[in-house]
Amino acid sequence: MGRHSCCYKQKLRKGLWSPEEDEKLVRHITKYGHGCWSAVPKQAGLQRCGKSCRLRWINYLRPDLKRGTFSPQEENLIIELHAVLGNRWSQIATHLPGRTDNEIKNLWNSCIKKKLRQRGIDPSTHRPLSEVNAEAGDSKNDNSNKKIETQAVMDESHVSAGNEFKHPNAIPRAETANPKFFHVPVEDNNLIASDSQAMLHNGFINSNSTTTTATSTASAANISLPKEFFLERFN
DNA sequence: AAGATTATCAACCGCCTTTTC
DNA sequence: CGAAAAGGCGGTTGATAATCT
Repeated sequence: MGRHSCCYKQKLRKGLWSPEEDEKLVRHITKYGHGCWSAVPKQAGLQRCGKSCRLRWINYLRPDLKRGTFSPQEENLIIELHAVLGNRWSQIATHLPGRTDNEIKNLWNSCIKKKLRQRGIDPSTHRPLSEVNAEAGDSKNDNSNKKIETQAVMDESHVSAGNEFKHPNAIPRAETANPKFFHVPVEDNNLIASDSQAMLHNGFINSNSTTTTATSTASAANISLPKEFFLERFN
């Protein structure tokens, strides 16, 4: 249907929100809740469309927002989640309390992508750039785009409706003794203290394997996560 | 100091899905 | 059951700030 119908009806304000508009929206929602978003602007006395109000509330005015810079732990979690979920920002955001999908998306596009490339990792596939480039070169040489197409298809179906896990990073490594676990690379030994502990506590980290914990001193480590961890949390 | 370039992030756009009538 | 409305999402844009030359 394209553009929201409410935008046609009258000349509505666009662009940055003024403090007065914010105040009106906050006051209205704290008092009455948002209910039907398309009705909010009228009820709150705003010259905005409902979608705009919803976005402003979710991304900026909600009281439970954390704001501020992302911690290295949060960044690592985003990288791990992106490896599994791809660009499903809203799903990623559900695992970072107080963060919005928009915020995470912005961080990814402006910062994390760059960092991953600097580390030699392709941000879209989470594989070493050398491998990705080599494949691109191969496909150029044989004048065929089959590999790229295959990769694109895999990227499109990170999490399928079925039970199979299709993201390339989620495919268990051939050498993995226990195919029940997926390996997730952790950069710079910044493993997420709270998350890894929670995962350990919940049985998601295989503590008998070569898995690291937050206290590990290894310079690089892998944590092994069971398929159930992803399926339960990301479906 | 000033102009150019780059980085950041709030907000919009358009599409798809779900809900309502 | 189909159409319209509403909700939700990801991609993209544009304004502003920060940094570089």
